[in-house]
Order: sequence, then C-alpha cells, then structure tokens
Amino acid sequence: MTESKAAQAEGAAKPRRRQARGERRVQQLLDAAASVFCQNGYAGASTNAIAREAGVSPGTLYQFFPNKEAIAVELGERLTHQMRQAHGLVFTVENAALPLGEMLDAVLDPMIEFNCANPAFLALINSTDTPGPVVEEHDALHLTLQSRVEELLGLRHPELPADRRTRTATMAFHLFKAGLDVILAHEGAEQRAYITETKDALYRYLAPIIGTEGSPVR
Amino acid sequence: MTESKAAQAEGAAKPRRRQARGERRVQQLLDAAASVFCQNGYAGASTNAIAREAGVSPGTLYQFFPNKEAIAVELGERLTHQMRQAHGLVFTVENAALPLGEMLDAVLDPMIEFNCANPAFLALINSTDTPGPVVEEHDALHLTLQSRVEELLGLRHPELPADRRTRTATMAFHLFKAGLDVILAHEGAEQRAYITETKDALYRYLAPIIGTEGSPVR
DNA sequence: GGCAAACACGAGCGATCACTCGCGTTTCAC
DNA sequence: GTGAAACGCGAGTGATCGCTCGTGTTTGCC
Repeated sequence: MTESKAAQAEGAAKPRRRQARGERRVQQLLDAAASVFCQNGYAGASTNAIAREAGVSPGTLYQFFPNKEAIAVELGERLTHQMRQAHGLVFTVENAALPLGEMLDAVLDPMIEFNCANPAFLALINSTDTPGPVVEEHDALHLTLQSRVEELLGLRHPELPADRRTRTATMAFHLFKAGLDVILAHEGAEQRAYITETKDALYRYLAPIIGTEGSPVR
Repeated sequence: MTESKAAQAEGAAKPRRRQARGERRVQQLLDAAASVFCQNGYAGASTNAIAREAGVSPGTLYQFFPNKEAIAVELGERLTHQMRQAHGLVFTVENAALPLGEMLDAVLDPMIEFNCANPAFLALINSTDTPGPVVEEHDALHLTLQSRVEELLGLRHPELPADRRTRTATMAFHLFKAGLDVILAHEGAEQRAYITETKDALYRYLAPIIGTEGSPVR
C-alpha cells in the first residue's frame, strides 16, 4: 500500500513484481518481527526466530527482505509513517487554541493510543543496537515533532526566547516519553492512572511557562 | 576492596589468591568494559573488544572472569554499591525537612553527579540485552530508592493515600530518569540548563502534592 | 636461588547466526 | 494449457564470537 507506487518511482533498482500472497507474507513477517523485537530487542532477534514466528522458512524470509536490517528499516518506516499521519491530525491550530488541559488531552491521547497499540515502536528506538537508518528515520520524526511542539509553544507564548522554547520542548518531549514507558509497563486501572499522572506532570511543567488559558484569537 | 572479605565469607567456592597486579587488571578490564558497554550495549560488546580496550589478550580476561556475563555483573555490583553509598548520605531526615527546592537540590545533585561520572550505569540498565542478574540487582536498588522516596513523601504529607503515594514516587522517579537522559546527552552550559530544567519539572510536579514548605518538626 | 602459583599470551575450537542455493510448487498472463 | 516468474523450502556455508588450552613469564614466599 505504501510503496507500490514508490517502488515504481525508484524504478530501475526493483524489477520485482509482487503477488497478493507476497504482500500478505511481508505483513506476516513484519508482525512477527515486531513481536520478536519487543521480546529480545534488535540484536537478540534472530532472523530464523522471526521466520519461525511468522510460520515460514528462513529462505522465504529472504525472498522479501535482502537482510535483517531491511526488516527493521521497513518496520520502522511503516510505524513512523503511521505516527506522522497521526500527529498531522493532532497539531492543529484549533488544538493550539484550546485550554492547556484540553490541549494535552487532544495531543497526547492519540500518541498514547498509538504506542499502546504498537509497542514495537518504542522497543525499537529504546534499543541500543538498532541499525543506523532506523535511528535516523526516528530522529527525523523526533525533529518534526519537536518543532511542532515549539511552534505550539510560540503560538501560545510568543515572547518566550528561542533557546528557552527549544529547551522546554525537548524537556516536555522527554517527560512524555518517560510517562509512556511507565504507561506501557502497566495495564488496566493502573495504566489509566499513570496516563492521568503523565498529563498532570506535563500540565504542571508547562502551565507556568505558557499559561493555562486557551486563546480565542485565530 | 569490596569482596576481599566477601570472597572469604563465601569461602569454599573461591580458592583464588589474587596479587596486586591482578587487582589492577580487574580494574582495567572493568573500566574497559564500561567504556565498550557504553558504546555498543551489552550484546554488541565482544569480549575480545573489551580485552583489546584494556590492552590485554582474551585469555587474560578469562583469567579473572569466568564468562562475559560475570563482567557485567561485577561492574553492575560495583556501580550499584557506589550508588547505595551515595543515596544513603542523601535520604536523611534533615533533607526531608528542607523546603522542596532545597530538598531537590540535596537529593538530586549527588545522583546527577554520579550518573555523569558513570555513564555505564545508565547504559547498562537502559540496554535491553543486559543479563538477568544485573537487571535484578538494579531492580533491587530501584525498589529501595523508590521506598525511600515514598517514606519522604509520607513524612511531608502523611494524609496521602498509599496508592497515590506509590504512583507519585514511581512517576517522580521516572521523570527524573528522563531528565537524566537529557542531561547526559548534553554538556557544558546546555547540560547545566537541563539540570535546572529537570529540577523545575520535578518541583512543579511535586509541589501541588506535598507542598513547598520545609517542616520544622523533627 | 628455587619452586609453586598467579599472570599473560594468542591460536583455535565449537556454537550460533545471518544469509544462500538448488530445487520443487503455485500463480498468472497469454 | 503452457511457460515464466513469484513463492516456498530447509540443509548448508562462511563469519563472528564466547571461550579454552598449551605454553611461557612474573611474582612472592621459604
């Protein structure tokens, strides 16, 4: 779905026609990889284990991926792509105008939901041995997210010096990631409690800097 | 220094007499291991690379450690031991009675300093492939630290329900760890700025819960 | 000085793992 | 229907890595 056109755009390098069965296999393999990466990290995940988890032979796996790294890269790309779509819907001018508490709900809830549904995302980027390209892919996402947060801070508090704004955004981002880790480590009622706890922490961190009121302008 | 007595206490299992040269080698090897673990994580660190970094042959390494895991375990033990000593000096009744801002300085500064001086500590426990015993060792430290924080919360706000207290301590702990990661990722003036930023975040998170005033009692 | 034990070396062994290759099966365009 | 290409298999290959072993050197004790 993502690269049926993209592959043809790259053109010459990929003279590979893929059948519906193949697309299904790729998805199976990526799902299996996500599961194994979650359990053992990137280095700890053997390609044979991924193939076994997907219910295919090692040879079949290499029918669709040139090497182990490509699996992580493709998985990373799909996850970051989904993440970008999600955050595009979230950093809107309407949300920027909301009161702080509601803004945090509007921005954070989709992020939390995504990471709960795709724990492989955090597992991959928290792992130290993830391949370079995946890290760079995520760094790029991180940068756009951070600049979105900075824009948002700028809208709500234009007088804030640029360096303070960058620091605040960085800090808020990492505070949220810490909250996410705690949230993912719990379930049920506990998990819900830590979700509100995370929002509280961010609210209290941001309130003195950008205020709690939503702006009616724009 | 740590186990010259402890080894004799365990007794029968260790009929090994160590010379001064040997102790020096062990320290060299642990330093080298810390450095390599920082760069590549546990799984990515080959024993040959550790030996090379220490300037000795692979065989020499195995003169002092039965296997790769033992290196990480010994390193982890030494680091957690130092950490325990540091935090014993930090969670005192006097500090508990301080105003919130000063209390955070008193408790956090030594922790930050330790982790800046020993980045291998965070690297090891953030790595997904760290051996079980090291993780358990750290979990134990984590638990005692967390209960110290809970005691401290209890002293300052006795009416706080137990589950709220646990959640607050957990959250504060992870917020601090997030701050630590950001702090370690910077240096110089930037690093100092993120130190105060981390303290601010914790101050604002804790102030509504336990108040900002120090208690004159006790 | 002499001897036993600790220290040091580095080539190499066995296991693991990413990846291949030859061959058989399914799918699809014509 | 038929041929070409995609799909599928799993034993095997080469490289890496944890670890050993035979041998030689240094240290400390009598």
